[in-house]
Amino acid sequence: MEAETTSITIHNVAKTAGVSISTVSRVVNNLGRVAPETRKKVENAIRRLDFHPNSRAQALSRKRNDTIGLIVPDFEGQYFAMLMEGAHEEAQANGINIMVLKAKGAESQIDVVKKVNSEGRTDGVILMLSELYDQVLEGIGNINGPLVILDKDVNLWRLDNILVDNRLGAFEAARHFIDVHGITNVFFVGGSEHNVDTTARARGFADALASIKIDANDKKFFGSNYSYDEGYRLAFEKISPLIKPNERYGIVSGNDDIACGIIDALMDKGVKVPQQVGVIGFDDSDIAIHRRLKLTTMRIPTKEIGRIAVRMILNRQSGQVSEPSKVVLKARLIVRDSCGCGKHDSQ
Amino acid sequence: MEAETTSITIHNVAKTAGVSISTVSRVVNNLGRVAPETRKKVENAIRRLDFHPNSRAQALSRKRNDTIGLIVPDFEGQYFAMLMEGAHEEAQANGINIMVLKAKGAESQIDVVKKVNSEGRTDGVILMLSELYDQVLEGIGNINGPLVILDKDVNLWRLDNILVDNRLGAFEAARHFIDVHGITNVFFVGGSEHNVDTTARARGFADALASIKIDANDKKFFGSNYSYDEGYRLAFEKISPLIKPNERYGIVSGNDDIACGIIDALMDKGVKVPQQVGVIGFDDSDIAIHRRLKLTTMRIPTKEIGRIAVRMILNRQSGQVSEPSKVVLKARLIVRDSCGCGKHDSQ
DNA sequence: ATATTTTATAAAAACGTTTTTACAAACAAA
DNA sequence: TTTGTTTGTAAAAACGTTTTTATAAAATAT
Repeated sequence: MEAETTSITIHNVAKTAGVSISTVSRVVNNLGRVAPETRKKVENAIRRLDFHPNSRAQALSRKRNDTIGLIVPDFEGQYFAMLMEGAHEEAQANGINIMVLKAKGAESQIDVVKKVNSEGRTDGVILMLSELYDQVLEGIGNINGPLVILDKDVNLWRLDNILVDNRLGAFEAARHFIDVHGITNVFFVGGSEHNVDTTARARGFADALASIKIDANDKKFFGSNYSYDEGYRLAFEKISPLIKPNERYGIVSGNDDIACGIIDALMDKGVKVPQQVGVIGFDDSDIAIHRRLKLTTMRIPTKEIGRIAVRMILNRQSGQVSEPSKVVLKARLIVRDSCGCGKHDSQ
Repeated sequence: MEAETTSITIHNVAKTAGVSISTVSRVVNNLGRVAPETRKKVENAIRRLDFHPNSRAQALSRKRNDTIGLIVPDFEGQYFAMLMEGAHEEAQANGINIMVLKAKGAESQIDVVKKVNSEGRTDGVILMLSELYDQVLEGIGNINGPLVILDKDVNLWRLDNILVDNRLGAFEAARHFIDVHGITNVFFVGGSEHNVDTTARARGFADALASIKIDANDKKFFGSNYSYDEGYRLAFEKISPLIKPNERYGIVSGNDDIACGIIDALMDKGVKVPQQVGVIGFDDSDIAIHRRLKLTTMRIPTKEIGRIAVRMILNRQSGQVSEPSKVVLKARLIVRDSCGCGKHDSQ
């Protein structure tokens, strides 16, 4: 009794059912007309033999993989998880798979996109772009397969593109302090000044102040990155000296990590948060609700981005849509406690 | 001037180089002997035409995809990200890809594993198992492709298996309070009593107490899940009444979320943490360092799990290893501040 | 010089599908 | 009856590789 290693193929089914392989194929794929009794014979054979079409042969013949490549710079933080969630949901609903790839630098991104595309390993690619995106887009050139660019505006390149309106998000965060809390002493604390997200958010912040005729120039602070420690440092060193006893303040943060650092630094300095100083984060990451003072924050619709990205690839693939499209999504204010809206009993 | 859509194949290369396709194949794959000048001709043609072997055709012919399936119940939390990190690292180093799949219930897991395997979409599968794992393993039966089971002990089933020694981890956490801090008033706060991780950790905790002749029965507390809020509730309602003014205590938590909830609840009750009550978490998730009081916690080597899982599949595939192996990894104590070891100046 | 072995390459078969083409049988129209 | 349509199915070609088999040329031995 030898181990049976060869899997059963369409030929076996055809033979068992007493028909040709093309008939089996037509039954499996619901193509063309098949006489009812023939269909039944084939279906019985399929069931009896437990036949599953070989996806590799299908891929070669159909010239597609039913697989989409998702290229991200890293797997850290919550962004990737949410993106994956959305992408997988839409993909699964359409019977296709997600291949996850990692590419960080410009060169690496170019390589991965080209490789995966030229080898036909995926039917389309979702690329989360790094900072140096002109360089990357130039390098990618005009690849033939569907390609969706996330998070960076690639206006000039006529590519499918999904963006978040960071400017508007920060604008609304600042306006929340102004409109709801009546606070006009607002600061912005971002990540690196070279980060496009930070600059867009800083712009929205400035726009909000401009809308009430206040100049934002001396109210923006930048760090070297998006970390808790950097937020702590900036608040400890730069912000806390500006806090006067009987004034109320609002701080718009570049992300939630920074916001948490800011809050802790101010508390350590004896400043009442959120009573005297309100803080609004950005991203609505996990940590926003894993603290005593729940973070008010701008939620990025990351899951939606993933979903739309897959949809775009599918549309492009089906040939229905021929023009590249750009989707701009809004961040949404999630009101919790750190802005001063909610409860803030103890300390 | 028509749009050139057909990609260039090995035939084009053969024709351009003036050789047969088999020669091109041998050059591409470094197989057999090829005369130096022939090789050069072929290599030139490849470069001139920018030829990339079609992975779909390769897959069909080689009967493999260079793709491993990673099946997880969800993409939440940090576990998935770290697993992905490790798996991708090892995969990339070996020129293979990761396809991410999601399957939550037992039925879904069975379906996905069987489907992906029978269709030949992956060369092997890494499965993060759900609670009902006997049912799943029974359903999967003896599939032919490589399969690695994560996190649950599948001793009876003779499958490749990677585990974390949760018992030992909790044992060491409890011993840290006993040995380093001289605290014997220790509690355990876990997730659901039906969760195998929780029960294993509770067992380790009890073993540690048994090692100093203390009965742990009235020192273990269980919640309905692994959440911050549940930790807060349990500490607020069950633990805090047990805290006597002049005694010191230690709490071993089922995970970091629970630990954070515990800390905040005790602080809200006016208990000094970590001065009077030390807390040790489990998992070393993001939130451990995104709080003022940095969490001491047992780090699960998740990245390592991902890496080893891929390696196991590769080994199995190459046929070198024929016997299923079980790898048990240790959790490691990451000492920070919440146990009482580090700094704890303010409040 | 002829026979034998080695080396380098070409030709053909295989991988398991889908898709196109061809062809009977059944039916309808003339 | 002949001719022309459908209709259902079979046969063959295609997808682009790898791998096996065959063969000519070169190198070595006799």
